[in-house]
Parts: sequence; C-alpha cells; structure tokens
Amino acid sequence: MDVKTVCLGMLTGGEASGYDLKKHFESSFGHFFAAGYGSIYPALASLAEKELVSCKCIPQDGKPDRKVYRITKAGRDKLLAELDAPNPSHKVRSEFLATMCFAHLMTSEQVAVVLGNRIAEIEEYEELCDQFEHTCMRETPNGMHFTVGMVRAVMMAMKKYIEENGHKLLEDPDSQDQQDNLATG
Amino acid sequence: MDVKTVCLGMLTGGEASGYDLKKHFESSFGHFFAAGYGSIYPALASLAEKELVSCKCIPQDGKPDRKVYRITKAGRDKLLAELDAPNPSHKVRSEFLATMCFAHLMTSEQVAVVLGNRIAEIEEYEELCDQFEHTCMRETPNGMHFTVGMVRAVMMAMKKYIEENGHKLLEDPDSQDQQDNLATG
DNA sequence: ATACTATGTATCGCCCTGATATATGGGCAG
DNA sequence: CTGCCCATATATCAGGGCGATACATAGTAT
Repeated sequence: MDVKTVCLGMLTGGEASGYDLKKHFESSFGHFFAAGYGSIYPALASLAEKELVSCKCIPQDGKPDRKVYRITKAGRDKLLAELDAPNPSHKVRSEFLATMCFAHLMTSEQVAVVLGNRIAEIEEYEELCDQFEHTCMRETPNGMHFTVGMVRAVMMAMKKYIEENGHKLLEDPDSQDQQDNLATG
Repeated sequence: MDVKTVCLGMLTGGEASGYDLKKHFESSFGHFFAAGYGSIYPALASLAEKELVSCKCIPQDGKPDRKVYRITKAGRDKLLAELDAPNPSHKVRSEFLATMCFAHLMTSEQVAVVLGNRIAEIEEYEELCDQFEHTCMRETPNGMHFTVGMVRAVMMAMKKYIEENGHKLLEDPDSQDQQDNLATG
C-alpha cells in the first residue's frame, strides 16, 4: 500500500489527471496519507508503464497537455490484491511529540507556543473535516466517512489531552519533580 | 527536527552507541518517531563529522568496536536551536485508514480482519506504554511522560472509535455495490 | 547439527518529501 | 497598464528515511 495503490484506488471513482489527484489528496487523504507531485507523477507513470492505468492526452491551448488516467481491469485486480493485506500499518511521525520529550531543555514560553500552535492546527483540521463532510456526502463511499470521522476523533483526543495535561510542562522546572510525584501518586 | 536531532536529544541523557539508541527508539520514541539502523548510523556519522558529537571507539574481543557517542557543547547548542521551532509537524501515514477508504471494494470478512488486527495492535501498544511507565519513571524527564500519555490517549480514542463505528463498514455490501457498478461500469 | 537470538556496525536500493522549473492566462492592486 | 500573485498542469532533483540485508561472534534452545 503505497502512493501508487492509493492513486489506483482514487481512480476507481472515475478518470482523473495527476493534478486532480493532488487536489483529492489535499482535501481528504492528506490528513492520514499525504502525497505531493513528487510522488504522484512518478506513481502514475509507473502505473501506466505496467498498464494498470491507461492514459489519454488531451491537448489544451497554451497549457501543457492534460493527461487523464483511467484504471484498467488489471489495475482493478492489482488494487483488490493490495487491499487484501490483513494488517496495514498506521504510523505517526511527530516532530511535535519528539520536541515535547525535550521540554525540560526549553523555556516555558517556548513550550507554551508549541502547545498553542498545535491546538490551533487541530482546530483548523477540524474545520476541514466539517467542510469535507458537508460538501462531499453524496457520492463518497461510507469508508471515507468512517475514515474522516476517525481522524476527527483522534484529533479531538489530542486536543483534550493537551488542554488537560499541557500545564505539567509549563511549571517552574525546579519544582517539577515533586509535583510530578504528587500528581501521579 | 530529523533523526539527527532526536539522536542529539537522546544523547543529552548520557553517552550511547548506535545500538543503544536503536533500543531507545524501540522502547519509547518508536511510537511517534521511528528510526532504524539505516537512519541512525548515517545520522551519527554526520553528527560526528560536524563535531556535534564526539566518538569513542571501544575495542571488544571478537565483536566489532563499540562506538560510544557523547554530545558536545556545539551539539547542545544545535539541539536548542532546533527545539526553538514554533510549529513542529505531526504527521500520520496510515495504510490502515487508506485501506478503509476502499472498504466498499472489500468483502466484509476482509474488513473485519483488518479492524480486528488494528485493535489487537493498539492493545499491544497499550501494554508497551504501561511497561514503559512502570520501568522508566525514575530518570525520565516529565516531557516523556506527557508524550507517552498522549500516545496512549490517542490510541484509546482510535480503539473506541473502531468499536463504536466499525460495524458501519461491515453491513451487507449489496446495497453499496450498485453505486460501485454504476461508477466503474 | 541446526537454528534462533542477542550484541554490534554498516550499506544499498527504493520510495517519499519539499523545492524548484516550465508554461500560460486571469484577476487585482499600484 | 504593468507587475504580481494565483490557478491550471506537468515534471525533475537532491536529500532523507525505510526495510532488508550483510558481516562477525557466541550463547541457547530444538
């Protein structure tokens, strides 16, 4: 399950160009499976070479050709085979959490800024999820709703945790040890 | 904030070899910032070249030299500069969620297996978090406790969401197939 | 005797990420 | 009306990370 496979999956919803797929990644998949042009175009080229997708070049006045891709029978079979994996991964790469591990090396102000920005970003995501659910309900398969809902639930848990526990990283570092012992004991 | 920086941060807790750091990544950082030998050894080599860490080669009988790294003053300064970033990223790459987006292309059985395995993996993580908190409380800075606690909170939210909403992906697929056939036919 | 696990360092190919290049037209501000 | 950014649209490149593999040894199961 790599960018190639996700592109293949997106193309089951109808033909699209690399540019279209990028917008699709931005509007929904981006929250849990990001991809930029540097991944998408090579992926489509590779899929086309293996004849898992077909490509139609549509000339445009001025602009470069629009290359519209459509999934083939072989592509659909390949996709179904990829979806058969029993234990797909779920990975987090968080500079935020890595940073918080070293909060004791930072000033309280620095930590407060980082926590505040994280909450602000979560609230932005939240709005994006709302937008998505309001605008895309009609044709979207319900797996997508499940997925967006989960992303939202996880975001909310993160926000709540920061609001309830963030202060533990902001106290006077000299007295932290004792307070930590009191709080947890 | 890359693997290099995290290695630097780990070395503020005392000198260590690449092998030691790998174990550290596995026991705690791995849940939100994974790294394998393919990242760690080049990172340490690069840090040593820039004199952000010093390296002591300890010969061993039979085995290859043990290379023990220690952070330098320049390394500590570099780390503090890196920690100053106001908005560190938090990224998810989830083959699991990507797969669930295409649940309508899978059998109910396949979906059930994937959901079950995800819950099992979450429960394993949970135990690892417990272990970590019981064995490493003494010398671990409280930023680490905050971090592990957040990972646990997020995991629990995910588990709860699957338990409450997973059934929506397991209903009779016949009602959805029609849409799919129309879209792809 | 075979195979697995642990210690320990290291590399290689593949993939992904972010930045950048190219080309053009529309809208907006100075 | 000129400069500038934005949207459309494709594509490449350097740098970095990921997983697998290799080398080397020794203890411990099967």
